[in-house]
Amino acid sequence: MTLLSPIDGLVDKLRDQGFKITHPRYQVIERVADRDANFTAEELAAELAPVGRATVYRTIKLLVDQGLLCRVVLGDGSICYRSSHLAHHHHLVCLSCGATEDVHLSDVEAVIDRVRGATSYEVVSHRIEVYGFCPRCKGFQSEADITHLHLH
Amino acid sequence: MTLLSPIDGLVDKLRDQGFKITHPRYQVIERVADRDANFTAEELAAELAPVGRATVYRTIKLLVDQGLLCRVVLGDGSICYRSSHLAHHHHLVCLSCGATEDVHLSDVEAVIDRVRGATSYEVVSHRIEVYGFCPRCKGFQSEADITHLHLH
DNA sequence: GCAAGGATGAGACTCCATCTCAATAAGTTA
DNA sequence: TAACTTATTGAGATGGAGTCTCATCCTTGC
Ligand SMILES: [Mn+2]
Ligand SMILES: [Mn+2]
Ligand SMILES: [Zn+2]
Ligand SMILES: [Zn+2]
Repeated sequence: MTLLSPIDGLVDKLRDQGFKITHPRYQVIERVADRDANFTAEELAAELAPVGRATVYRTIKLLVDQGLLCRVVLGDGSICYRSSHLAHHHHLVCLSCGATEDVHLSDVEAVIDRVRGATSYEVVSHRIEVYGFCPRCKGFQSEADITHLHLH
Repeated sequence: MTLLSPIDGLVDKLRDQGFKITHPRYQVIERVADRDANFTAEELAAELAPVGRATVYRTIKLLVDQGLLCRVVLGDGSICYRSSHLAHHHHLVCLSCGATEDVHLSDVEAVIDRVRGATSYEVVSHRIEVYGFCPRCKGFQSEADITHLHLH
């Protein structure tokens, strides 16, 4: 009897959509599926060494589209990724070390709906990142770190 | 009697902080202060032609720090700038053309406060961009545009 | 098996941003 | 005004992230 890994579902879903499950692609999925820490595309490419950089970038994009990964915008604007739990959520990001937690911002939908009612734009999505200092970095921030924050 | 332009306040503030008001720097401020449309660093550098690119980038950073400009993250992750009205606000960004409106998200602070109470992070800031299609782009979006949105 | 078409990857390339460092200009002091 | 101190400038190099090309390879369905 085969043990059904959480990856299998995704693999089937991809095949259904006409994507081929190649070895390099599978390696990327494997490495990424169960991570709890953030990682950059470049880090992942380095880890997966013999797999081509282009393939890693292409696969990350694919996995973001498929909802397995989500992009995180760090305080300095740089990008990293983390495995997604699929339900809509947002990010709490450490300005110092980049450590990230998923947060559910209750009632955000209500806030967004109010925008929807007040604008002529057709609102389809939003991005929220909450920034701060994680327990480990708390107390080490300098004045400068904080006074340089104009994120909106 | 001298007419007090809105730029003068900033110039004084900068001088107070020990920054020198050089000609190139002043030119950047002038070009940027009253804009209503978004612009990229590269566009600004091109417009200000003889002013060095490095100087334009440095000055933009300075003005973001000083609160005269704010960074906008477009749907594709690229960056542009717009003059800021200083009060805390967020952005409503067109996924198609990048047109941006400032929006005040009422009650966001309450939502953020709830995060503050529920995490061990020290929350200091946040970034919110609401994405959609502006009146002019509405109706032109393809399925693809929308299904590729995993912004959180 | 085989064929068809998607996927790969080395390397070139683009874009954005920052760095270096010698030359220059702003502000200060006398 | 002249000298002085120091921040600023800018040409060009450099770095980093991501994309593109295209000949070759692999997966899948038949
Ligand atoms: Mn996430
Ligand atoms: Mn703004
Ligand atoms: Zn941290
Ligand atoms: Zn638009």
